[in-house]
Amino acid sequence: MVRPGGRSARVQAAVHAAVRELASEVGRDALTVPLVARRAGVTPSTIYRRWGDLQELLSDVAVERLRPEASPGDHGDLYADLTAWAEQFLDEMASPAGRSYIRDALLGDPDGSNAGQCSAYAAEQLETVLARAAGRGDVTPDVETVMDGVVAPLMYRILFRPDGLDAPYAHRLVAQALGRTGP
Amino acid sequence: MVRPGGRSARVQAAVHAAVRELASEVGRDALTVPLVARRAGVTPSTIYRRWGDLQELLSDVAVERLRPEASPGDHGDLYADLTAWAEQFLDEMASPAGRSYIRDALLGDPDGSNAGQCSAYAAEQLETVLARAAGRGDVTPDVETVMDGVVAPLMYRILFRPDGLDAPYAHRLVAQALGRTGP
DNA sequence: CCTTAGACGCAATGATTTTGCTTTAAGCTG
DNA sequence: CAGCTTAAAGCAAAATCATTGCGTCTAAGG
Repeated sequence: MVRPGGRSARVQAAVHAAVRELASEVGRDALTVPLVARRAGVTPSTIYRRWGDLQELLSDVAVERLRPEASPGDHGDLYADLTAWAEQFLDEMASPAGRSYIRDALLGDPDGSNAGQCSAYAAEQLETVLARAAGRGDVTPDVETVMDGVVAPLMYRILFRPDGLDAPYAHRLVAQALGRTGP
Repeated sequence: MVRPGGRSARVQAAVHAAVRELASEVGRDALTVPLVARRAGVTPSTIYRRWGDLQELLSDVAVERLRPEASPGDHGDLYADLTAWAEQFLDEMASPAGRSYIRDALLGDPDGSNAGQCSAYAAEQLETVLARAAGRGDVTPDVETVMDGVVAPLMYRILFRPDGLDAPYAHRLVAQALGRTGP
């Protein structure tokens, strides 16, 4: 039985807000459950019962922050749309804050559902871009191709190789995924 | 000043061994610093001072376990070599134990050096395979191409999308990276 | 309105983490 | 090789955090 409204919802909102506030005030590494609880006006045991531990709570908050806020912009053609999207994706994800969210989302995620959600967000955005291109009559790759060719390499480098990540690299990936050899 | 030998080295070895033993006896989730310390014959404060916390310790141990044990096998041609390597990579990394090590390696890794090491292991193995192919006179893609085209998609799915990972998928990635459309 | 059960608060208990100080021994230096 | 210097380990107390039982509150359904 789930209780989406009322007090439970208020507690959840207060705790999430407390995490975000404290993360920017004292830094993510200084967060503790009792600290968050005090700020949220809640007892620690509430957080432990509901989220299990700090990591799962942070994972929850991280997934919310990784949710895209807007639909991908329309720049006239598929190549421009994808390039712009990849560039924004890179900016958001490769920033220190973005990396931190990604790590948190992966971390406190026993069943992999939060990580799956992150991937679904990207796939959803790509669907939009590709459907728009198809509506223009363009021939488009499918979502899987772009996930493998653009999203995966970007994310791999964000997680495993902090170096060599810049806009030109993202552009190359998009061009390759679209079957071009250059812009 | 670093002290690579003597007591420090013995402590490090004992602690690493204790982690591996206990992980297989009681499960990775039941590990605690005091537990590891007792098994290693060491005081908890030693571990806290040296590694910071349990996650950084587990990250250290995980990277060791992710180190390849043998050079990639020789199967006659580049396509066969890469296919076999990708298949083995997938087997090892996508297993529950492999996923757990990858997560641990990424997790307790403030400066990203452990994650970088994992990536370097894969790159090193690919170097071997590609150099061998070049020695045969074959035209070969460079390491970056294979990292982007094969390793990154596999790792992305391992971390973010537990489904749809099987040998045929790995084969397709290899074929695409080598510029073929089919085997 | 009344019932029911999930979620929260409180408080006690146990475990982990931190910290100051002491002791050990690795690695230099003469 | 003996002595010195200092990083690293041990020890123990104190602080903080995690867990759990029990009572209360309140959302959701009848």
